[in-house]
Amino acid sequence: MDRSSFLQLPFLRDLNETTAVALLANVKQRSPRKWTTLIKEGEFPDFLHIIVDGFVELFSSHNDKEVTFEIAEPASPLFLTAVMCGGVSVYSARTITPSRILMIPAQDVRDLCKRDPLFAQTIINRIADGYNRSLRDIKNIRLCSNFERAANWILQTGRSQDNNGRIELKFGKAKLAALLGMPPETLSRSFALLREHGVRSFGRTIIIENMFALAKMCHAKKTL
Amino acid sequence: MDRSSFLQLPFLRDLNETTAVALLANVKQRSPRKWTTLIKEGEFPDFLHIIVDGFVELFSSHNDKEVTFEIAEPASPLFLTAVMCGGVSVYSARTITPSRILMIPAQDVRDLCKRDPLFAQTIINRIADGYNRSLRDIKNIRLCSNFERAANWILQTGRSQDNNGRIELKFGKAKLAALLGMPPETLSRSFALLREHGVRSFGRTIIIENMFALAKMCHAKKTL
DNA sequence: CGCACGCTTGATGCTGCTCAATTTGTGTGG
DNA sequence: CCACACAAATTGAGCAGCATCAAGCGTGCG
Repeated sequence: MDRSSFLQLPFLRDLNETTAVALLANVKQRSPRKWTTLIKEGEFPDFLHIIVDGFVELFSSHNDKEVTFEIAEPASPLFLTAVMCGGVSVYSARTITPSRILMIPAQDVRDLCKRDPLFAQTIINRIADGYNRSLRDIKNIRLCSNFERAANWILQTGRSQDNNGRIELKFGKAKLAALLGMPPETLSRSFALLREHGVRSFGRTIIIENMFALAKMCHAKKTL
Repeated sequence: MDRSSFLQLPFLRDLNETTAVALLANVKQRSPRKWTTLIKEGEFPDFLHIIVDGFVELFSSHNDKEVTFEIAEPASPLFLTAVMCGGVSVYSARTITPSRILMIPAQDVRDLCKRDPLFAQTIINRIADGYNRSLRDIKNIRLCSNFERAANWILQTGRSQDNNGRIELKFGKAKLAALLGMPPETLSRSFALLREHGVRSFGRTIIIENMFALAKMCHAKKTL
């Protein structure tokens, strides 16, 4: 994969070309295999990472327990706030699939941000996105039952991946459970209940037989 | 209160003087009484608000239930991300004490951010702070019991307000409960249990008789 | 004096976590 | 291609935390 195709990545695509080229001046690339830890919470990231391919779990540990904040997808920048503030990462990151990742020296990002107000705005937008997402997560945790969170996730994912109500999981159900903040057993039970609402799952494929009914059920309960 | 004293506020203090003066060019001021709603979630804030005096609850509602994200203190900027991204506020805001608030036109903030890289950096730092705080909250919700969250809040607040282990609540216990994400009854029960660990409370005063013991207890359980 | 509000305490039921036992699925080597 | 081993997913039983409903106090204010 070469420079020109990097410029197609959403994060870089939004920048004007000279900015993007400047960012890529000292870019490195790595292709970590599954279960590679990219960084541990409390460490300083030397590079802004951008996922080209694969999925990366962002999580935090305490007393042998883990909390999963997010499963980052291709095109997501990682450690953006830590890089921009010159601080440590507040989460650990590990690949949960084989991945390909761009690495841009932290100093380059900071320098460019200082010189290019448009880039600064892009960065602000990205950080704000993450912030808003985490606030939405808090609201979800507080107001929705496990079952409702699972139902909503399936509904929303089924809508965005518009394969006609068919979802292909990119990772195991256990990771989905972690993302939704519950143990695998509980997610499994939720799936069992959802079967009565027209949701079947075969391995990593989930099929929503009646999207409209599911939407109505979610709304009747509590949709955010 | 006049201009020169505004410049002492932490948010403005970090800026160089010309920047701060520019920000204050079109500043307005209001002094809402208790229980005034400043904005409702989904609305566009026309002004960046900065609390001079008083406390403001940031919350979100759904189906007659509320989630409190934060109780903002004097010097906190409100709606910063919405203003910078030109989007809507994702939370509602209401005063929970009589307050005094500065209002800076949103467009002024955006313009200045574009012209002044240092100001842009300050904004990034602020948004990142909020982001990190919300991630810490998620971790707390997921890993700590209600009792533990209450104990940790008292410990940390007792340390920062270093009145020698004496805490003066600026609002009722019910709001503290909301901030910690539990009903008032549960907070009350937590206080009852904490009495056995040397924490007394009289009205809005909380006294930690043995800070060290409390810290040890928190650590034995799970401190974040 | 009495009403309202904030806080506490008690009793009850539900949600969801934990532990444990199967069952299903997957990949490997004979 | 089958047999086996291992991991992933499901199902069941029991229990703890916590929300909810409801009642009892104390304090302040009209």
